Amino acid sequence: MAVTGARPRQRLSRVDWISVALAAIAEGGLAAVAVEPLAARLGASKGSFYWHFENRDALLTASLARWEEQYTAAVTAENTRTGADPVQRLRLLIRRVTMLAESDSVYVALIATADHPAVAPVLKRITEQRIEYTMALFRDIGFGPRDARYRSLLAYSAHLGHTELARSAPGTLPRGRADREAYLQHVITALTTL
Amino acid sequence: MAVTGARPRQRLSRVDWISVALAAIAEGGLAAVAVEPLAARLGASKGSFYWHFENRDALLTASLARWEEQYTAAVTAENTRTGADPVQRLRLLIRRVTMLAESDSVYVALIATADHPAVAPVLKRITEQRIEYTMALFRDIGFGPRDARYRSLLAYSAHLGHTELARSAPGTLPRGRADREAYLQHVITALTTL
DNA sequence: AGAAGACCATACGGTTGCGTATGGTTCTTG
DNA sequence: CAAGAACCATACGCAACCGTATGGTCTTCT
Repeated sequence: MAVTGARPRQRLSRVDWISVALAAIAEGGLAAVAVEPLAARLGASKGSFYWHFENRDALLTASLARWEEQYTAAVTAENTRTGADPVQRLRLLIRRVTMLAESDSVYVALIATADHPAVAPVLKRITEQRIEYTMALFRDIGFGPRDARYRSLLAYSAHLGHTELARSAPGTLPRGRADREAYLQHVITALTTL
Repeated sequence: MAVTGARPRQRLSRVDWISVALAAIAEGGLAAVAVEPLAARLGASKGSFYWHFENRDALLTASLARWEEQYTAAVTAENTRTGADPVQRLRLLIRRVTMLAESDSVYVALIATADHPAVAPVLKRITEQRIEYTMALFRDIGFGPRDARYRSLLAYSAHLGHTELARSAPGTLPRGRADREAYLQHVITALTTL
């Protein structure tokens, strides 16, 4: 039986590098994906890295691909499962996504580096997919195509902005449990009413 | 009479470096503020730079300070001048700021580097100031303090998000003149009604 | 004019990261 | 078990920056 203990200093795999790369992105952004530091972090050397990957960019791409799978799949799938009516689903989505935004630092890091050639397509894809999904929700609720589009755009903008705010001026955001809840309620109302 | 022709290759001043630094930020983000490249761009050498500035960071700070003055002053001041009633002022502000967001690339670059020690305070300041200003507007319109706060937060979030969207997935945004106008109208309504 | 200060170029040393080369080890498998 | 494959460490060379040192060259002011 293969022991997979604490740090068996066993040989590394592509996945190990990808994991540590994602961790680095979460902590220090894209720039933190640097071969030598990551190697140090794994107790390995560049020799190992360049065996598993063509170059730094390959690691970046692979990491983002992996993140994209896990991340996007999780959110929408989970929401679709919810059997509730569309209005409830939208509420749940907003609530869920607001929580997530303040925790998933990879996402935040990617937003900050939206221009990077490896990041841009990923971000474009998940952005479009999410807006699409939200738009469908609004349509299900009963809004016309144009209205649903506008509403989903506004909703997603608000979401993105909220994420940014949490980063650049968290002091302005509602702090206490109750305050947060009330604000969330306000947002949901503003986005779904009329 | 002092001739100030096209490129008189005259001696440089602090302001020259600050200007080229801001231009670099607009084009390539904070990372583009690198002494040697900027020197090349000015047809000068590092010798000149280190005469005018302590180090790279000093240039960064000075540039951001200058940008902050010009930028924030411009927006709010202009809006306050507008003698219209608060609702109109809000509409104008939203419209104005939406246009700006798609053009001022320094602002966008700063958002992308919100964590940087030289950027964070600047961003924090202008963010708080703007939310404050917007909140006052909502209060003037007649909303209670709590409501005004929520509304201004949502409005500013939407604004930030819109800026991000324009960067990461411009294809999702309304394209044509009429479409843009209709969307703007929708946003204004959603934010001010109820 | 000529000295003092302002301004700048060049050369140098140091750091960090990329990618390559080369020679081990350690598995795996016939 | 021996050979080939998989995996890894060390040592290099290279490039982009930062910041310093040193010695000019303009300006200005007396």
